[in-house]
Amino acid sequence: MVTAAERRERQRAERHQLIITAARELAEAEGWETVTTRRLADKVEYSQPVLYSHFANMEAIRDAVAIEGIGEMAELLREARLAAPEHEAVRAVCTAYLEFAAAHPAAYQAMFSLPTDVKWARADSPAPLRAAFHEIVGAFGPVNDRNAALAELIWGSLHGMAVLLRSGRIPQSAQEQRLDLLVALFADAPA
Amino acid sequence: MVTAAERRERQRAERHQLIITAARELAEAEGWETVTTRRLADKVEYSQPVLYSHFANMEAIRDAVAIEGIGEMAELLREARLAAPEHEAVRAVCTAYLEFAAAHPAAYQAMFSLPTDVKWARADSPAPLRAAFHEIVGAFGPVNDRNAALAELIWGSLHGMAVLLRSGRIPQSAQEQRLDLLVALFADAPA
DNA sequence: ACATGATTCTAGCACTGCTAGATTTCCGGG
DNA sequence: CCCGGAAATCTAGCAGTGCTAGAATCATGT
Repeated sequence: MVTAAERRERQRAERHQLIITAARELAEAEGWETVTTRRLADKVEYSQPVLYSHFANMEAIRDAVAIEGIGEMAELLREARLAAPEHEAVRAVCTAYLEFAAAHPAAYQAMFSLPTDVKWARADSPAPLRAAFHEIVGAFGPVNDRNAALAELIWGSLHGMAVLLRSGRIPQSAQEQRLDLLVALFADAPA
Repeated sequence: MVTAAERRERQRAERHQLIITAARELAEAEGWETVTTRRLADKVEYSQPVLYSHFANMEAIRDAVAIEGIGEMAELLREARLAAPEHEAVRAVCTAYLEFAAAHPAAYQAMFSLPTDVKWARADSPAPLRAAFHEIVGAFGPVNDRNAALAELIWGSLHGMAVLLRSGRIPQSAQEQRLDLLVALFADAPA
C-alpha cells in the first residue's frame, strides 16, 4: 500500500512549512541577522541537517519566506482594490502596500531588499510574483505598456518610501502628506 | 617638538582613508559579502586588530564608505543641477542620481540599503548627509515644507527604481520611459 | 643607550553555514 | 512477531566569520 509513503510525504510538507513559518517568526521578532541555522533548527526541534534536506541553503529559506509574503501581499492589494470605489483604487492599493511593509518588515525585507536569486518580471517568474505585479498594474485600469510603466514607477515610489521610512532616512512625520502628493500626481497623470 | 606626533597623526589619517578606500574597492569588485576583516586587513597590509583601532566594527567601516559616497553623490547632483537650464534641473538631477547608483552599486548599497546606524534627516545628522538632501530639495526651488515632501517623494521614487532595477525586479528595458514619466509627473505637480 | 609608552601582531574564542559519516527509526516480507 | 534493508535523523566536525586579550615590537624623549 502507498498510504505509508503518502503520510510521510504529507508530514514532510508540513515540516517544510514549519521551517518557513519559524524562520519568518524569528526574523520578525529579532531580525534576519539572528536567524541562524542553529537557532532555526532549535525552534523547529530538529537538527541542522534537516534544514538542508528541505532547502539548498539559508538563502533558499529566506526566498521561501519572500515568496510566501508576496502571495499574501498580492491578496491584500487585491482586496484593497476591490473594496474601494474605482476612483480611490490607487490610493487604497498604495495604502495597503505601505501597511504590509510596516506590519511585516522582515518579510518585506526578504521580498524586496535582501539579496536573492528569485527572478521577477520575467516570463518564467513564479506565479505568485506575477500575480502581485499584476495586482499593482491592475489598479490603473487596462493592462498595457503605459500602465505597466506607470505601475513600475509607482511601485518604485512605494518601495522607496517604505525602505527610507523604515530606516529613518526620511522622517515619518510628513508621510501622510507624501502619500497625498503621490496619489494626486499619479491620479492626474496625462494619458 | 610636536612634529613627530603630528606626523604620526597624519599617517594614521592616511591609513584610515586607506581602509575606507580598500573596503569600497573590494565591495565594488566582489560585493559586500566578500569584504571580511581578514581580506580587508590583507589588502591594506596590516593585521585585523588595526582595523579595530580605526573603527568600532565592520559596520562602522561600511558606514564610512556610505558617508563618503553620500558626499560624492551630493557633489554630482549639485553639478548636474547647475549645468542644466532651470526647467530641466529636475531631470538632470534624477539622471545623475540614477547614474551614480548604477556606477557605484556597492557604495550605493552601503548608503541606502544595508543596515546602518547612520541617522538621516535629523538636526544632528552629519553635514554631508544634510548637504545631499538639500541638493535634492534644491532642485525644486525654494526650500519649504511642500518642496521637502516633493523631494522626499521623488527621492523615494528614484531609490525604488534604483534598487528594483539593480535586482532585476523591474526590467531595464522600459527605464527611459519610466524616467520620462517621473519627470513629467513631478514637473506638472500642482503648487 | 635605554626605559617607557605607543603600536602592532599572534593566537585564540565563540560564532557562522554547511556536510560526512554514524546512528536510529521505520516498514514490508518471511 | 521479527528481522533486514532502507530511509530519516543526528553527532561531530570543517573552514570561515567578527572580534579581542595579551605578547612582542617599535619609536620616542632623556
